[in-house]
Amino acid sequence: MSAHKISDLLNGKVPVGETVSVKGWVRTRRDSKAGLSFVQIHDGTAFNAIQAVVQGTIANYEEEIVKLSAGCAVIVTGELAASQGKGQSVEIQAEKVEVVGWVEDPETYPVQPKRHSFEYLRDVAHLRVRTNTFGAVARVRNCLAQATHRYFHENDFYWVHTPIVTTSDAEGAGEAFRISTLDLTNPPRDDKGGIDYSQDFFGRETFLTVSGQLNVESYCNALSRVYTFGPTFRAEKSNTSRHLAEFWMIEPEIAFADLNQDADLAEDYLRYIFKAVLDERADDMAFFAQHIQKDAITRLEKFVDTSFERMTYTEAIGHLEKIVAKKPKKFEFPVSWGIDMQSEHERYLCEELCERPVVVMDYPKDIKAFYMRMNDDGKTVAAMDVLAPGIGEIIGGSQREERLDMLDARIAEMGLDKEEYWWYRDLRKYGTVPHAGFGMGFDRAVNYVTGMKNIRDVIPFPRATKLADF
RNA sequence: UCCUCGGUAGCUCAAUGGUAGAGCAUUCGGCUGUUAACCGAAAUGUUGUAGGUUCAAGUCCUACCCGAGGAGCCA
Repeated sequence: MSAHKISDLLNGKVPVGETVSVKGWVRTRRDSKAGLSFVQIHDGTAFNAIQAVVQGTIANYEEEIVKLSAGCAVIVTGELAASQGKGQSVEIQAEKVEVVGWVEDPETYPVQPKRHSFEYLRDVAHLRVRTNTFGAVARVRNCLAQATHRYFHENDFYWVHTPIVTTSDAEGAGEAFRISTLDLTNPPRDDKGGIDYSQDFFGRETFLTVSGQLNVESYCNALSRVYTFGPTFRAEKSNTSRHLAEFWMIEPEIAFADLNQDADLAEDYLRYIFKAVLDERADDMAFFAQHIQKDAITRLEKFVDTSFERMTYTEAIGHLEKIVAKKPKKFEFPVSWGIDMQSEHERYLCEELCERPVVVMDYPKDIKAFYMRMNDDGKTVAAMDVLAPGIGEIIGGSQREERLDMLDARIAEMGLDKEEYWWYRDLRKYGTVPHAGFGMGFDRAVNYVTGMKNIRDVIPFPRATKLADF
């Protein structure tokens, strides 16, 4: 007999009275000296575990059942029955319990049926997914990823696999990791004594990608609607709860579109994937609402039902200046038009002023990247940030500069080398069109949905400075 | 990288410069269709590392390592 999913048993998809079999891991065991034991078993298909009632009369009761501890792997076969106890509607009256894998030293098994700190669990990342919290995070993360592909597929986007290995980090998105097969202890030298990368694997300097955007623009200018979804690498030594050195980013890019359509897309997309979580992972979300963040569900529901607040950068600065006039000590950093807003400013906008995600548009050109489209005022560019309460910047996007002369002017202004961007500039020479896109930090989205505070706890095996275990 | 706080039993945490403690987990016993059960008992320590001050350091000082929160960078 093939095994049943525990989720099917708990959801009533299998009628009471049927003989069932589950394969999973023991969460807890409670004995009754009346001669029976209760064993909670989980298999990852649902948040809840199912209770197996094991009578003392079965063959291996004294030998094995009473020795089961958290983490043991078992196959339980028996009749699905209405529960006599409180706390669950159905349970399995076990007729046979096969122990597949023991926990060799229960005393030091790292995951105990009790509350552990997330910091501690990070040190046992290979086992932490067995806990309620990390199992729920893994299911919600998967749900968001599946919903992402479904959303873009349903809206005629093509998923483009942009390269992981890139030849330039000149985009300015951040510090890049160098990749090389040269002998680090004795690298080949060129005439000037520098390292001779022409002898390296790719015949030139190469790095891990910091963004797929430039590449995906190429596909956008032929396929109209495209997106990337893959790992992204930044070598900044950030030490915060919202940065990783290896993270997953989603970057849609749409042709014949301006910044407003870009913002519409961001909003529509986020609403879609959040609704998917509410629909498909109600069990896990109930847990997050109960133990991690009280308003986890109501906040998402509100998000799905209402539109984002939208304002221009200039308006945002106006709001901040009003606050400074009223309460001069509110912010640590000064506010004036032209500043790159500090975290405290962004938090005020989305957490206090609007109490929901805010789209800020049209930033001063001096604080934004070269490829963003110059507005008619000559002072601002068509850039947007989506700021989420508790997370900060969850999305950053822009309309791209499609006019070659303007693009060249910006490249020069920022001291970049035109030749490095020859193929990117080609896109402006051959059938150029207005287009726009954004990048969303996928892991930050998982943080936002689950209410988990640290980004290291929503990715299976986090990589950050001084952190590459497992 | 900077600022602040922290590191004590397997885990979560106590301990005026003066004998190293509790809860949970584990083991044993009791009780019970139990619900991270309950009652009783046992076992559990190089107090992050290396120095220093002191009659005496978990506690004070210095350096380093690791973690958390905040900042910067950003997604």
